Amino acid sequence: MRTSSVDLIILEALEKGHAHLSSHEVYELIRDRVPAVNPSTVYRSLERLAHNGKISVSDMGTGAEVYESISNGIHHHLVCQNCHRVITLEDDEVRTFFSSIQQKYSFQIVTNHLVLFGICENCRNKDESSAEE
Amino acid sequence: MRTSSVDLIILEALEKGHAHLSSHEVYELIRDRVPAVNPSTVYRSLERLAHNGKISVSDMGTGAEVYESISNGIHHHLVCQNCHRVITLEDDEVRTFFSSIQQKYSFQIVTNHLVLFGICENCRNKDESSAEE
DNA sequence: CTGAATGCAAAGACTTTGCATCAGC
DNA sequence: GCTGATGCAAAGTCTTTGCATTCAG
Repeated sequence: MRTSSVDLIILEALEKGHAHLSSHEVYELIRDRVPAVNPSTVYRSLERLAHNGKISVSDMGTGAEVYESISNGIHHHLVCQNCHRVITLEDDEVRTFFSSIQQKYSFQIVTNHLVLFGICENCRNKDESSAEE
Repeated sequence: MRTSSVDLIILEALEKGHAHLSSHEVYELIRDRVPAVNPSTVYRSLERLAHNGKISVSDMGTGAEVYESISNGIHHHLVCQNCHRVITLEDDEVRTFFSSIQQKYSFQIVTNHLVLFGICENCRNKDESSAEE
């Protein structure tokens, strides 16, 4: 079968370690290899890849969905709402949590990229000095 | 001080148990009481309320952010990607998970509404019979 | 008066869709 | 030829912004 050339190029680009790419960033990234590619093709490709479980889709609070290859291993993120630092969470602890939910509610969790927002250690220390609001 | 009349009306509407309202739904809902209200006012109001921790904002996968009053108690949701059923998660178990993350990473989680996507029990049973894809 | 909230309209960002074309089987 | 992928352009949806006006203190 055909398996879409663009799909493969996108997947390859995402696997190269470029994490958390928005559709627009993917678009820009692969234009080196497929100059004539169209944004809508990128969207359609990303949708296919996500549907097939090849990539994860998540909202990092930037206004646009971001995509990431799953083949590099599943992990999750903490995002600092102040400095926008991104901390990677090991899947182990999340999986444990997910397992208990799955059992308790007989609900099979599909979410493969958890993003939690908050304040990182650095910023919390800063905030303590400058009381806000 | 003024505290924005629209803010209060929105908050009241959200507290009345109407959960998971999109900005548009909020807009429609309060038009009964403030006929001339403008969508942009609703956005600005919701932003204020969220910023002040009065309401939670989350992406339920519907394409638009949804808003919910926090005063009714914090809870979280499981959303079935198949039948779109929404299952409420007690905060206890989530809080335990969050606590361990907070300690391990010295990261203060602000996310006050967790949404996990997956397949509910009913749909999983159905899927077993009709092998998909 | 002053600062904040609101209305209005316009723009902006992100995404989807219809249709014609093209490639592979 | 048939099916699915792609390009192109257009529209759609959700949200933000600038500016003038209005309101409370």
